[in-house]
Amino acid sequence: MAEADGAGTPRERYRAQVRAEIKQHAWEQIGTAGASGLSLNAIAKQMGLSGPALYRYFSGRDELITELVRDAYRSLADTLHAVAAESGSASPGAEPSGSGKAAGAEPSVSGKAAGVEPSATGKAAPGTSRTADLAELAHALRGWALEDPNRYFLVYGTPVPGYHAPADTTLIADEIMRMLLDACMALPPRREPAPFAAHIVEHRQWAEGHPAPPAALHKAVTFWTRLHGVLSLEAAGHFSGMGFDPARLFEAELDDLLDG
Amino acid sequence: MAEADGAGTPRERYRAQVRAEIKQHAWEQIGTAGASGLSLNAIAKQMGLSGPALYRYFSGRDELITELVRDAYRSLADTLHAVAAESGSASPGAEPSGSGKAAGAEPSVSGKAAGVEPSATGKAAPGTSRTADLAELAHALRGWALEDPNRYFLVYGTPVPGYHAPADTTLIADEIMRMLLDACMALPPRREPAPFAAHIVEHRQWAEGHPAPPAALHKAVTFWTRLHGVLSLEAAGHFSGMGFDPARLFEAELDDLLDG
DNA sequence: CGGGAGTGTTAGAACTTATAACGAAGACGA
DNA sequence: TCGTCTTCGTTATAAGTTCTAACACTCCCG
Repeated sequence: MAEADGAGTPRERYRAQVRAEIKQHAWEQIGTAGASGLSLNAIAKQMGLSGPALYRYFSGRDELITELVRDAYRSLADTLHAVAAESGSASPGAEPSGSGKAAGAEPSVSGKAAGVEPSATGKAAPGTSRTADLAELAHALRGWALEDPNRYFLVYGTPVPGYHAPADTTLIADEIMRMLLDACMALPPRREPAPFAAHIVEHRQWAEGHPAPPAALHKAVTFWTRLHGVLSLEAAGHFSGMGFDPARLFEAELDDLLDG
Repeated sequence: MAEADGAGTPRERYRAQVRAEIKQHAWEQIGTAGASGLSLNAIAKQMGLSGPALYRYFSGRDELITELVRDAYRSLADTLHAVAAESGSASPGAEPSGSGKAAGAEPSVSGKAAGVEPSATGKAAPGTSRTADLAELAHALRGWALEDPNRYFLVYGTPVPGYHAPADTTLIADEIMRMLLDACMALPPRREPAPFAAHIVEHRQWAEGHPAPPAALHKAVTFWTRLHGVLSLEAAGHFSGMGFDPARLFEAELDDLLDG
């Protein structure tokens, strides 16, 4: 991506546009067949050009997938930033790294059909940084996950064989955790502190330099793992024959998280 | 599988043995490259026979994977049954379906290196059916999951594109849930009942005919989703750079489950 | 001891990713 | 305006994959 569509030589503009179109088709294909069913050849055929042409734009299947993973991460972070921007109180945590020109990241949870190109150059948080309600964050997460389960799995699902996340994506992951931490700090502390909080406060490479207290650290991790537990099983269809409504289970877990 | 290795004509014995060897190699391959990296050709080459020979034993890649999924499920259920057999109080729930000859299912959590052929004919619970401690079940689950993450992902991970679980595996899944329910009934009820319990008690297609009260139903599902949340993220390596010890997080979640 | 089921072989079709070599067409400096 | 030169898309090719088809061998079983 780099230059989205604005500037650059006409060559670069064309190149960026074709890359975007390739990713567009890749997403459609992933949406129906999953990440493992992604075929460069099929994409090329759909675009009316033949096979090896795609290698002018992506060095191979791996780079394309890496890019898709990056975009997915970015999309999730932006979605969460968006709900943070229009709710909650003023930001307590450190400001979210880079500022950037922040192309907009429209509030709606669309952001996918509208072209998979969330925020252009990087980590920028849209608008003024605020800390979102944990509940709103949770619902945004759920919406994002179920909007395209395969995209969710691309980020949090079974890791692809030889693939290692580029440092880039781990930065975005940190960004997401930071948002969670912000939201968790707004929560009133309840119950006696668990022994895990004592452990995690000494092992917080993640949350580097974040002012969250032990309880918030614990809460953030728990928030992540519990909601992921429900969402991943639901998205994978493991609840299908069981009868109950996954949304209610999600809500129950969220409630327990909020005042448990 | 069907006939493990005991009886049958010599032809059938040979056939079963070759099938087992194929699956053996398949597991090794899956262990290193994941399920998507499974290659029939490579297996054939490893076994010294050439390509299409494997199609005498499996109608295709899908059937092989289906079989592996089934074995993985079976292995998990047996592992859990094993801990249920040597701990806990007497069985409260309905007896676990079939009785069968129950080849043994040794207590150790090996069961994988020792040949991926857990229980021969089916759903049989080994020994006398008892209800396990929830904590022991949890630890057995964790041990099983981390012993071979890819096997865990085969069962609970990103679903493979066109694959639909045969009714067979959902039976085993039910069996596992039944074990969980048994264990949850042994738990003393705490806290006021969540609204979700009211919902789930009216939607219990799973747990058909199980005498578990609403709180136990809720607890069982929560047990599943929360531990899966931690385990799947850990197995996928999402905690790697973060610093804290996943085992402690798992323990913390388990503690919260036990008296939360 | 034959007939037939079962097993393994090679050949081949239809895919895939990926590289190499070639032609055409656009951009850019002189 | 005219080369030059980068970039693009093409075909051809190599090395994989799953999977079918046809043929041959072997061993079991009546």
